[in-house]
Amino acid sequence: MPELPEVETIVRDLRPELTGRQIIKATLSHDDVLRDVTRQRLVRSLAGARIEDVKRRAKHAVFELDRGRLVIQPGMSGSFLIHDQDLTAEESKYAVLRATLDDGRILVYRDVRRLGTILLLNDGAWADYDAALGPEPLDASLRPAKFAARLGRSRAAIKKVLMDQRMVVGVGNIYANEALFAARIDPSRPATKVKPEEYRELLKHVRRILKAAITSKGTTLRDYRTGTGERGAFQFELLVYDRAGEPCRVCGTRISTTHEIDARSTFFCHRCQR
DNA sequence: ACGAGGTCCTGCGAGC
DNA sequence: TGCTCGCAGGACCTCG
Repeated sequence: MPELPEVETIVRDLRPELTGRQIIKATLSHDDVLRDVTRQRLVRSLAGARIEDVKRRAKHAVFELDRGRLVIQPGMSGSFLIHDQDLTAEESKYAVLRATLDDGRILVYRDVRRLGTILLLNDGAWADYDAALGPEPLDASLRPAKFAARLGRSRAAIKKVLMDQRMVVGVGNIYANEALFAARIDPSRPATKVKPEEYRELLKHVRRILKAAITSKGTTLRDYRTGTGERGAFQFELLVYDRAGEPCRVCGTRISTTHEIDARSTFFCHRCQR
């Protein structure tokens, strides 16, 4: 679920609530979301930690602590919410991580499918992790030529490459479909065959769409909620995603769908996108 | 070296 | 109604 706009929305909601707060106690309901950290170490490290800032990197929410970083990648169904009081049975069902704050509220990471991951990284480990991720698409220092050079090296389908977090971060299945439609590029085209001017257009539309989605607080298809529990609204602005068989907003041709690219659902207009 | 495909997990809707 | 199947916004791993 959460791609860049969704995680950005969550982080913007959480930051003012959490900055400066201290975690009194933390509990974890399932170990299978942990990566390179044991439950015992996570829980012990969080107890007493002060939250200095909350940031986003790629599709990760990064909680900067006075003792390292709690990094959560919400996967397909992860969400965050700050509760004022103890959780009801219903709210507890998918609560994976709970952190009780010094003001009595409880920060909860909820994840129905638990495909998300939780990491606890010191400065060195974070530097390595960060370095393995591609550039931020909204960072102005990512020039079109660099974008084209990075992606254009792969013979894989442009859609798969655009979603590869080592190439450029933050773009998932929804926004890859939307950006390729806007840039009029066939998602199955090998990235090596996409021309420099097309990469320029693609980057322009990736940026435009991600920014518009942030303005709309993300896309809620099912699980995604903002950091205050609201639904996003960008699902009403999607032009191709989940519109198989419906008319193209540009030319009226029926939108096509396939699973041939990386086994992910792809939506496109075979007339507009070449 | 790279691409294809399976894997992790639960819920939901479609179809029988 | 109740069951099975396929699919879901992500990313990792192994195999050939």
